[in-house]
Amino acid sequence: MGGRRARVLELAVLGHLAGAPMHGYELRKRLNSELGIFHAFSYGSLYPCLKEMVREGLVVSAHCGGAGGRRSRIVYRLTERGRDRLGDLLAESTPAATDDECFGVHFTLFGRTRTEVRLRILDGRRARLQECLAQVRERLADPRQDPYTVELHRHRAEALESEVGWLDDLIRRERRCAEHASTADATISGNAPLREGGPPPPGSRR
Amino acid sequence: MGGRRARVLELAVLGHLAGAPMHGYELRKRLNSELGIFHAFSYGSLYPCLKEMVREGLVVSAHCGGAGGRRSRIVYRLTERGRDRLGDLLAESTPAATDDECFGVHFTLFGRTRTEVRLRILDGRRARLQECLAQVRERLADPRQDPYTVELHRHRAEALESEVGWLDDLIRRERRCAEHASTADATISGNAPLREGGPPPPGSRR
DNA sequence: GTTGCGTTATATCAGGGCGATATAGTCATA
DNA sequence: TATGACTATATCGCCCTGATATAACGCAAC
Repeated sequence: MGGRRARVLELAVLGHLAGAPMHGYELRKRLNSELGIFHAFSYGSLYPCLKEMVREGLVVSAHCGGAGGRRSRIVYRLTERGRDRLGDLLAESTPAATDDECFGVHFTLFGRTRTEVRLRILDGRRARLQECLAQVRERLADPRQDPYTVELHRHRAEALESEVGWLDDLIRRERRCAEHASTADATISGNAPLREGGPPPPGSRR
Repeated sequence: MGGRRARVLELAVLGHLAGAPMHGYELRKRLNSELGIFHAFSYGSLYPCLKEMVREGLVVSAHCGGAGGRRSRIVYRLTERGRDRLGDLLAESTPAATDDECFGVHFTLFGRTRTEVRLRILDGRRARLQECLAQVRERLADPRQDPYTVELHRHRAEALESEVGWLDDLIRRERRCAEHASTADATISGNAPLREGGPPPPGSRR
């Protein structure tokens, strides 16, 4: 449980349970749906993680004998301590949020964070990608590589550039929102740069 | 060693040693440089893999006492059996080549394959991505998701579309090359759709 | 009505990869 | 001659994945 990855799973679980109590199977489904595409957390890590979290007092479990014919489940609910931990993890969250998976988890929880935290994570991710990009470009410059490898790197560079651009847009929006909130009184809906329900703003890339 | 991932590492090692004999450290550097960006095979899997391959008779090791001041290394060289195995792995290579990592390894070895094999792998990869894309779009259509999650999926969809486009270009080139080779006598440089040294063709995406 | 199958739901385990660490020789530089 | 940086091999613990077991339920077929 002490691993780096486990922390991310813990964060994801806390984040989901903050919305509503849930049982393991449901939790896993949502996790897959949000993050996974192809590659999500497996039961082999989820169930042990939940048990550990019970042991730590972050969540409490309740056997829920199946009302209405369903089989019995174990429903997990966040404790006060768990809610505190979630707050802490969301507030720190600098060094962890660099790699793909961690970033994804943090990003899906942006709705629960403040602008300052979001900007920190977005900046960190951007720096990381730029680092990757520098490496790829360096390799592209190397003349003695076979053409397929070069083509692979060329495409990777494009993908990285595209994601950097995406991050730039997001960062710009977050900053604009931050300024807005500090200079003038925040309007009712003026606090979140991304709003519920509506289509993505037209200014976004492509 | 029997795992799926190990097979990929084996393939990568075979592919590199087919070019020239090498020691573990150098092998790892090249592996990182070609695939990794951030996230390559670790020594913890490479060295055991090499030992296993010696046991299987795919490679032979030779202690190379450091001439010219360098410390002694263990240089690995491909055997006939190893070369056969490489040929087999390159020829099969349908179901393995779908996920990111496997695809990367196979792609960097395209220079050693025939057009038919390349097309099979590219098509497989494309199908896989399209499957992902369908899932992402399905989730995008779901109205009760928070805006940040939607934004994440939107970007993922873009990235997937972009990669599909890239694959389409590659597939088109490979097909053109295949037709060319079958209808007319292949010219000296007409056999490979991607040529040594030159800049990427202008028609490529973006 | 019972057979079989797909889904929901929890649990566990073997196998293996990753990151860390140990060891040690070489080289620069200060 | 110490210090750090790089080359080079090796091993180990942690934990994650994928597979499998178990079981209860719904539903369709026949």
